[in-house]
Amino acid sequence: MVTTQSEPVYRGNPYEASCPTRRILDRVGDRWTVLVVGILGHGDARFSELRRSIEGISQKMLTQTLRGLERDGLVRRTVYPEVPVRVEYALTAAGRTLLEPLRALQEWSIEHLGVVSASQEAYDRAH
Amino acid sequence: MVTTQSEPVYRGNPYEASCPTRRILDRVGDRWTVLVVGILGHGDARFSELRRSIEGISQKMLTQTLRGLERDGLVRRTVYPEVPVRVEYALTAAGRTLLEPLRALQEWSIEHLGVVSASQEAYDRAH
DNA sequence: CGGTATCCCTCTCGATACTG
DNA sequence: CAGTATCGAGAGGGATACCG
Repeated sequence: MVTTQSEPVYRGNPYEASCPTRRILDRVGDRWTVLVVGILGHGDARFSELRRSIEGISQKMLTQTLRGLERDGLVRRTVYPEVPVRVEYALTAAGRTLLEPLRALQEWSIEHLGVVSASQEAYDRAH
Repeated sequence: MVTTQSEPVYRGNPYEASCPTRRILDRVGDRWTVLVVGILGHGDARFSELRRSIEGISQKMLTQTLRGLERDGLVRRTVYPEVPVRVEYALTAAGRTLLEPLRALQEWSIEHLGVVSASQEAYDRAH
């Protein structure tokens, strides 16, 4: 937050359709993406490890999520041509920088779970 | 938020289906929710102001998003029975606390837009 | 103005089957 | 093991019409 002059940041209205925040959030906000990045933050993992770690994810969605993250340059996929084949997934340097803001959001969730749940119950009783 | 004893924080595996982070992210990760909260962070707004501010949102989705946020206790809805009726939306105290982690994510998006886009193009050329 | 109700279509996602 | 391919159900969300 020091940028005095000429910040190379996006200058448009942050709420218009083409806004980068929105494009990124479309990926980052994805429920599976957040979980995959979170797990890889604890260390590299194989495909099947990820699948076991994330309750309820289908093979299709895990593949799709990993491909998207790889395409964004946030995850690196390494194939070891053994028999049977072994594939390792790891966060790239850029991917690791995403951990902090994601962690902030997770902490917010945990801290506010109580009030949010209470509010929901109150709302549902009144409506 | 003083509870010294028996902190009501969630203790389970952050990646299981019932995890609060996941429940919150289902809401927060929603593309419209983030935008609405972001705008309300700049000040209270009427329904039609929000609608004009968010390019591409339909009336239905704006209503749905606002109702969800109201139910979560993050947004307060105030009806002024004038003619024609005026409705103001404002962040609650809890809603305002969400601004910071959201802002962190937005900054991340802006800072990494370049590398992500470049990575995508490289990936697409190679596949 | 600020909604609700309805229709309808798309597009995601899960389930299943098959492969290098 | 780590995928790809295909199909079908269903939720998400837009368009439209109407209301207090």
